Amino acid sequence: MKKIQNVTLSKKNVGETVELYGWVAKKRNLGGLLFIDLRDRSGIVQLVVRPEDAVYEMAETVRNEYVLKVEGTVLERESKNDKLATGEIEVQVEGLTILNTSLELPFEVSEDTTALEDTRLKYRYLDLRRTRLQEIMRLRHKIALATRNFLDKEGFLEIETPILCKSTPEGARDYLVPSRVNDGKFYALPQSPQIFKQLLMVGGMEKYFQIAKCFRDEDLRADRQPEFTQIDIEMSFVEEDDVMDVAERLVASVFKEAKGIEVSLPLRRMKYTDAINLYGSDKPDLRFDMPIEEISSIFTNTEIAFLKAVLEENGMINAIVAKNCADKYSRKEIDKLTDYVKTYRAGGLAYLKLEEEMTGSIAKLLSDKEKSEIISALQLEKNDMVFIISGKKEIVKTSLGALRLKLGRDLELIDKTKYEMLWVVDFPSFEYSEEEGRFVACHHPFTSPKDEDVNKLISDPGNCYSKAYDIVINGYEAGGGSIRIHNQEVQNKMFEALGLKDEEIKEKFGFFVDALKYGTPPHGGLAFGLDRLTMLLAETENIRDVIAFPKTASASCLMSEAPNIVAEKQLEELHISLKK
RNA sequence: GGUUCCGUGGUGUAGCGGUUAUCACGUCUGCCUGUCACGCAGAAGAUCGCGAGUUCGAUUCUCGUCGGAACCGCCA
Repeated sequence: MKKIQNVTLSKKNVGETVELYGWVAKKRNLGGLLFIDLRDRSGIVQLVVRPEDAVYEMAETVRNEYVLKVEGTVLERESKNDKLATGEIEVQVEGLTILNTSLELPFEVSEDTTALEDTRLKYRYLDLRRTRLQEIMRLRHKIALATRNFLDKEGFLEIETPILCKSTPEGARDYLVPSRVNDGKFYALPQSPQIFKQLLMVGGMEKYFQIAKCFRDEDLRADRQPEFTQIDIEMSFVEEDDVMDVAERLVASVFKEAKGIEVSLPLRRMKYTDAINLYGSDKPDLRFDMPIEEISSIFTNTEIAFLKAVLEENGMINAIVAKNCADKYSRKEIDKLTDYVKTYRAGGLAYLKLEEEMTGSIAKLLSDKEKSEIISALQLEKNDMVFIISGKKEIVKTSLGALRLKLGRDLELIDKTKYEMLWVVDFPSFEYSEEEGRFVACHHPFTSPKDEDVNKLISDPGNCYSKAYDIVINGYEAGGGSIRIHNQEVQNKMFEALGLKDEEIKEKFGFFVDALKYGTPPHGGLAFGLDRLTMLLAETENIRDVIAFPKTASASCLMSEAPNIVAEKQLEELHISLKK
């Protein structure tokens, strides 16, 4: 007799004696005839116990989530259940051991449980017994396994990098770890293995990868956790195309191995500037189109005061068109959309409807010429709805981009069975930080500029673009990376452009900058968000669904109640005193 | 740091300035030999998150607080 996984049982096993282990998912006592659904990781099989069976009395006492060992004979069922993989058979129980009992549960361990997420998070170990989460954990495992297999075949080495690191104040906030043996000093948990993976290239490892835990002490979102996992990759002697080639073949391999989805390569590429202009996002969801249209020029001689003011202040007027939707939007709903775009700092939302005539918030103020220009520029047809936002470029693009996504969802324009992947390339090297009053690195200060922009780093930083690329799937940034600077002169120019003084460079990146002076090969890489890839393949928008023990939006764990207050003695040992 | 929403038996919900606090699932007891959302009958189970205020009276209104969710900022 051998231990058997439930779902491996089928009609071909009829007559065999088997040994099963699992949990009681459900008991149905028909008054004599007793059915128990036994669940293990593989699924459910029905046990049957009859009054004349020796184990009947014991079987009557089992409750939900009791842990059982069962010996029995596989029988063909009198009435089949096509909802179950094992629905053609059942197991007649001959030997029964209750391996453990269970308290009454805080919620039902079933797919249609009504328990809300916070309840499920508090008892995560119970939630993990549900098929949905078991499937996701299996999927996540498959993704990691496919990644390792693929990268191994491509000649990559998996190398671990430190978790206790030096704090680098650029970028996200670090999680800090006090050092007991170094009074007053702190380690930082890595935001990513960025510096170490580049040092591995300096160290001659040529092709590295790691499935690496990363930590960022920033505010959370539905797709962001304080600790998350990256598939981190770095390669020597490569240019952009080489990295993108390996990366997209990796994605294709993962989609194929983990879920049987064919991805056709090469992926399309879109310049950052185009992504922003057309979709108002550096991670456009291309499962539907609805591009943002620039219509400023139509309003050169406008009578509309607020639009005139926008244009005088170097702002722009952009629109998106919801085809054949004019009758779907009442005043009330447009007000809701207006509130929505205001959260993205848009000043307001103007709209036009092409009905018998053109109507809408600004229709009365438009000249006939302007109306006809709008119709031809936007190729409007009857019953089309136009949403218009005006103002500063950045705000117009992001708010219309957000509105586009909302309309796409609300109007069900998104084909959820589809995966739309693309590379967004040629990111700007710098962005101007109002807060700091200077240009800051868009990616990080070791990102290589485009060859043709090297000479503009100092004279015209706002027009420099970098060898950086993000892979975007269904509107999620699934991964991103860049070619790094390996040339000392270029690196110095970059620091100069960022306004970093020598002492600052030494203090912030000292050992790393030194290392780059000792024969650094040309190199580059990227990192995928393993959590986000899993979300995409699991078809969930909640990152907590794909992490075994996730944290809430306030970065705490409802189950273990981390973080917690620690004993005064612990703090003393760490040379820490807390502000009262 | 900001905005919005939520908190009622174990779970999920209804509700209201004065109720015996609604319903479903679950639990327990009894009956029931082919169920698989088993069925039938009955029972137990609630500090209405916590604190203060308004009020004759607060689960309900107000403020605070704690917890949860989404978004903006933030996330090189």
